Amino acid sequence: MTDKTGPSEMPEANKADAMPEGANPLALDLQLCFQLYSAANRMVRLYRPLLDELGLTYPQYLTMLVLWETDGRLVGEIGQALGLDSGTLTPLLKRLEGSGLVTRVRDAEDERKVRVALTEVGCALRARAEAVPGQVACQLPLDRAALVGLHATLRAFNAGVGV
Amino acid sequence: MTDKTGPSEMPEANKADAMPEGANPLALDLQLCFQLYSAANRMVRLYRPLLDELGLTYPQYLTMLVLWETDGRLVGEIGQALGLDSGTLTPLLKRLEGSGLVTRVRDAEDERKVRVALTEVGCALRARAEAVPGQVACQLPLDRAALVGLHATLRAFNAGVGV
DNA sequence: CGCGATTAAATAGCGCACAATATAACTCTC
DNA sequence: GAGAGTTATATTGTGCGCTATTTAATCGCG
Repeated sequence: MTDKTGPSEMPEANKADAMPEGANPLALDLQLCFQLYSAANRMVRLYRPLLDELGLTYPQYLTMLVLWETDGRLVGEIGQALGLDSGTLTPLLKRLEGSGLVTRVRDAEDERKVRVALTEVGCALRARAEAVPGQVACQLPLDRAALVGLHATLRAFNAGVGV
Repeated sequence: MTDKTGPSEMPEANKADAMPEGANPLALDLQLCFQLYSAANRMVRLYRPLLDELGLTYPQYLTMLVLWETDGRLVGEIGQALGLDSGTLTPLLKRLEGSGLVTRVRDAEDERKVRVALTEVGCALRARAEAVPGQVACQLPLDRAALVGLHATLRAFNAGVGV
């Protein structure tokens, strides 16, 4: 069950390198970008049923993680943490506000800024959310060492890639 | 330049394990799901300027990879390759048709099926697309070994995760 | 003080991604 | 060969994620 996909079971080698005669450098399975795309989609699908019970979408959940970590952040600070801009966050935050999980108030000092704060309900939701990562983790097909390695590699990728 | 982000520079350990006193198990940076989400978003941003020149979006590019590999596939077959359903693919394929890159024709044998085939233009676009992966690869902040490892790990993840 | 430049957030519009549903074509059974 | 069930694609509606633009507040400089 660990290997059932590929047309090419050759050791992976892509990226401007010696490519066996007749091999396809554009083959879908060889593209890191596709594996990443597919993995991200699958991860969302794993979370969905659990987050449905909390009344959150996946990006809303990530936004709540940011606020549970440090409450009362500006829209721009949340955007920086998540790598999203106001065009994505503003409507998302309005939906969280509509769900009664956060409040959005203009900063008195600088009225350009909007500060987002958890409500009682939003704060309390955290207790239920704490069970989620564990429930996902036990469904992942990788062993602990692979997960730790994957996490570290992605973190380095995210830290190093331009913007 | 390889490590500039994290509040926690401890060796990563999450997932129902010994957590140091006072540490936050929901901390954003510790979540594999977030690193994956963020990496996938960043990868799209790396591809965007290159794909803009080809007149393709990222999912359209992946769809073209499928067709360049095997032309004349059914909608369902493309969906299976990419992990997408008809609700996503139908409008995407219509846009590719609108761009003159593919044709969509009902199968004469079984009129429920729609076969997607490359046009001359769509076929020719492949030559220009071949330069893309290399141009992305040289912008990635990981060395070759890390990229190969990441690719293999994600592939195992995608093969093993339930649906 | 006044006025251009910068900054923060909001808005508008496009294109995924998905769930739920609908439509139409095929198959199977009697 | 008629109706029930199945299959393949399309449609609808919600919520991102992005670009480009807009609005409004603040800053800087003469």
